[in-house]
Formats: sequence, structure tokens, C-alpha cells
Amino acid sequence: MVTEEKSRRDAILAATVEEVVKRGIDGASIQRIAAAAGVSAGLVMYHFGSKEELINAAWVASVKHFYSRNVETGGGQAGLRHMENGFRVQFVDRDEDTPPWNLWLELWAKAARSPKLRAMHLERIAEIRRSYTQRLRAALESGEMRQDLDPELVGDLLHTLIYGLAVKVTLDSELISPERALQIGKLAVSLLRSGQPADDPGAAPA
Amino acid sequence: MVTEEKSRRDAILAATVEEVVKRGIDGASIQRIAAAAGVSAGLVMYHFGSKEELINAAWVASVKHFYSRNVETGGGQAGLRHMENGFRVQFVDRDEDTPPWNLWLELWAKAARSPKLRAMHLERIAEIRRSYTQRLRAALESGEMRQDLDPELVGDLLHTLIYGLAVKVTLDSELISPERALQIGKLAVSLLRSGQPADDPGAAPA
DNA sequence: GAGTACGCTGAACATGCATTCAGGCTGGCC
DNA sequence: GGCCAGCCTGAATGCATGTTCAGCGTACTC
Repeated sequence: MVTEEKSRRDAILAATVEEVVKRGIDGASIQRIAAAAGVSAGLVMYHFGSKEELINAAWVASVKHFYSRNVETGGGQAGLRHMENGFRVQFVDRDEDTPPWNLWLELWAKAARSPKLRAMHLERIAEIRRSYTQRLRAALESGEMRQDLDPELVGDLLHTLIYGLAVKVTLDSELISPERALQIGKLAVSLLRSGQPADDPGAAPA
Repeated sequence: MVTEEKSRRDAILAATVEEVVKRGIDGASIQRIAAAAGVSAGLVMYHFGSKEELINAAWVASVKHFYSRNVETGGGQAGLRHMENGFRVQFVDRDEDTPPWNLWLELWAKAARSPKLRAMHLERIAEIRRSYTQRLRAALESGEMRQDLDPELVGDLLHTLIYGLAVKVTLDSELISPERALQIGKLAVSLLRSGQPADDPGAAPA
């Protein structure tokens, strides 16, 4: 099930992601990954040296796709609408080749014990954080956002929400559907808006 | 390092948590857990039957302590102050025998692939959710909370935030300290308040 | 055409693992 | 005393895993 266009190296990376999604990092063996990629286990070691490096490389590969969506995609929207759209992109409009959230749960758990993974993760996060802050500062200056809010703190809040929703959508799916995740995200964004409070917040009967 | 007061069974559970925190679920071997608890590996199997059951049992044991804090502890506060206090209890006033957050990252990753763990988790979550909704409904009725908000949706938002902060505090600790986590939590709660907007929100220079 | 660097394989290796098992000890009960 | 049940051990078993390695083919260079 791996596209045969790319290099063997890329095929291995793709197979790694697939296998990790299916069985978890520790459950994904080199042998199975190799089999899924149609190569020998030796080749995997030849290219990546160790399983740890393989995982790191696979992380780098899948993270690019993910974060570029997270940061760049705004559907042409500006300001807070853009932030709302971020939630949509991440939770309801996920395209097929974006790895499912449980890959991230897996990576997070591992990163908590692997300094290298954690450092790579942190680097990305810092980048996203800047982008959030910047965008929210603009919303503040345009008057779209409440004037008494700190853009950086609000950015942390929104980004934290994405993390949390990732967990909830994966584990509490009976309670929190992707659509509900979006709804929660929109509620958070709406609370930031200045102006008439009865805009489009989460008003609904129990 | 395991208190010698309790039964061997409890000692094994405590050692399991310790070992999982240190090395992750897959890294924690029965043999090492047994050694840490001062018993034989055979006894672990005798009591729990399999490693999976051991993990499940350890989860149940540590979850009790955790969730009781989460749900009950309010420091005598009522309404939204209680919610704020929840963030404090979870992030800055964590007592020593509460397992660190990375245990949860571990459990979450595992639960995504273990129906049994996931079901146990979901049960707890549903309980917490009810408690949140109930408390927020009270805040709504007392007029403390904005009247246009849906308590259940707001509850989901706050609880999601706890999940997200758990990840951030564990992985992005250079960016998000426990104190900052509390600050984010307080910001979220403050946004729910009706009345004068310039109450105590996150206003600060960059 | 000899030499060589690279991509690649298949088999082998050592290790660590969860799990099993035959049996020992201990306390209570007839 | 004899019996039994429950707790517990140490050694053994079988298996899967990450990693190594000697060598094969191929393409490219002098």
C-alpha cells in the first residue's frame, strides 16, 4: 500500500508512519516495517542506523505536512476567522494522507522520554507559537479582538486547545466528535471577540 | 523506595506506576517491576495474570487519586472560582504522590490502541463531564457566567484545556511552566465571566 | 577492463521479554 | 498430626526483537 514512485528511503518512512499508527512505536518492528515497504530489514538499518533514528526521521517527515497545514492554511481568511479555520482544518477537513491523531499521542509519549525528539518538537512549537502571537496581535490591533487580552497568552490558550482536542477526539470520540471539536474551537475564538457578546457563541439547550 | 506498609499486591502496583513513569509502558518490564517491588516476577503474574492486566490495574489505582482531586477539590470555593482552582490543583499545587503527567501521555497513547483501557478511561471522563456541566450550570444560573453560553460546551472546553495543558507542561516546559498553565486556565475562566470585561484577564505587555 | 562506491540482501546473533511451572512455605482447620 | 489453600519463588521456555555482517550486483570512473 505504499506508493512505488518515490525512493526506497521514502517508502520506508511512509511504511514506518503507517506501522506506528497501527501498532504504536514500540509495537512497530523493523522487520514488519521493512516488509511493508517491500525491502529487507538490513536496508532499514543501512539507511537509518537505528530504530530511534528511524522514528525521528519519520517524525520529521510527517511533521512537515502537518505543521504546514497548521500554520499556513487559513482558507484565505484573516484574523480570528483564520484561527477558527485552523480548527476546521485540523479536525473536520483532515485530508486522507494526514496521519491520524494517535500518531501524535504516540510521539508525545515518546518525546517525554527522548531528549532528541523533544527538542525537535519544541522547535516546531516555538515556530507555531510565534505565528499564533503574530496573527492575534493583528486581530488585536484591528479591533477584532478584545483589547484587554494578551495575544501571546491567548495564542497559548488556542494552541493548547488543539493539543487537548487531539487527545479528546482520539480517546473520547463517543463524547467529542470532530464536529464537536470544531464547535469547541469556535466557542473559544468567539470568546475573544470584542463587540456584541451575542454574536455566534455556543448558545444551545442542554 | 516503596512503602513497606501495604500488601505486596499494592507494592507491585506502586512499583508499576513508578517504572512506567520512568521508562514508559513498553519499557517497563515485569522483571524490573518485580525487582523494584522486592518480589519475584512470578508473583506479579500470579496476582495479575498478564502484563496488560497489570497496567490496567495500575491505571485504576492511580486514576482514583487523580480524579478525586480533579472532581472534588475546590478549596471550598464555589462556581467559577472552583474551576480556576482546578487548574491550580492540577498544575501548580500537585502533591508529591500524584504521578507526573507523562504517565497520562503514556496511558493515552496506549488507550488509543487498547479497547479495555479506552473504555475505562471513557467512563471516568463521562463522570467528570457531568460534574463540570453541573457546576457550570450553577454558575450560569447564579449569573456569574455569561448568559449566552452553553454549560456543557463550556465544560468540554475547560476539560479539553486540561488535557492540552498536560501535554504542554510535559513537553513544552521551557515555554509553558506550571504557573503559565495556571495563567492560561485563569484566562479561559475569566472569558466566561459576565459583567465588566476588565476584571482580571490576561492583560500584559509582550 | 580493473577498481570502487553504493544500495541492498539473507542469514545469523545476542538479548530481553512475558509467561509457565513444579514445588516450597505458612497458617488455619479437622 | 494431617490436610489444604493461598502466597510465593527460581529456573526454565520460547519467542520476537534490534542489530551485525559478509557478500552480491550495478553503475560509474580512471
